[in-house]
Amino acid sequence: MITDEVFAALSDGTRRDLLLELGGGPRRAGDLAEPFDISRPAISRHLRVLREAGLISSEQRGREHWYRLEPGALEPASEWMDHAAAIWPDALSALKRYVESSK
Amino acid sequence: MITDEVFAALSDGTRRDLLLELGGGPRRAGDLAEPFDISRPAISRHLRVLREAGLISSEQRGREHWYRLEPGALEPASEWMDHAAAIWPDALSALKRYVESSK
DNA sequence: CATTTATGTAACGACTCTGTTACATATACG
DNA sequence: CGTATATGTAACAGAGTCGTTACATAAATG
Repeated sequence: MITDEVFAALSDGTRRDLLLELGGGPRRAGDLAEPFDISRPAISRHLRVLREAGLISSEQRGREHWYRLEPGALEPASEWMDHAAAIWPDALSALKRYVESSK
Repeated sequence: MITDEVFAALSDGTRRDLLLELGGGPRRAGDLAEPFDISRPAISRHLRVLREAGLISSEQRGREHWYRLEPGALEPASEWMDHAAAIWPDALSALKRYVESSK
């Protein structure tokens, strides 16, 4: 399922940071890799994972590859999270139930 | 990082379904496993992954193990998603930019 | 053209995940 | 008590992940 791959892509901090960086607009592969301590090929692989999850796309301009966030790609996962958050107990309501039950 | 494990836990459809089922309230391990086509030990392993990610907790009552959603556990991931969604381009604004640029 | 620059890919090793079956354990039942 | 029930764990195979270094390719540059 697509959602599987999106969440899997988000499960790595490096990839999440790449996405946030791309939130500032399209970036070149090299510029994306530069701030990280791991090798450039490793970043290239992370970018591929993000691309295969549909979260980003790339376009080659000359010898540079520009990456950008893919519009709407976060939505299925985002909707699942919203749905889950709606059914999820929060600390406050849990506390409330505890107070109620101990009356 | 905790967020890594939460998103990784969410990257499996079976585990997402287990969480939604637990949204209806605490459930026994066996009852949780029953609807799935995979073996019970496999479900037990999924429950362990969810527990280690902090998303659920379990309590033993007699020979039964009851699982429940852990209050607030979804929040860090949920906040990351909200943050990302805020910087994310959607299809409509992308279309708008396209229309603007082609004037 | 020869060389530098910007990237992706291949191959490898060390783990990690997911499902299976077999087994261990503890509690309930008659 | 001896047995059935409810679960977790161990061991294993097959597939995937993540980082590294070495290499391939294509576009710019002087």
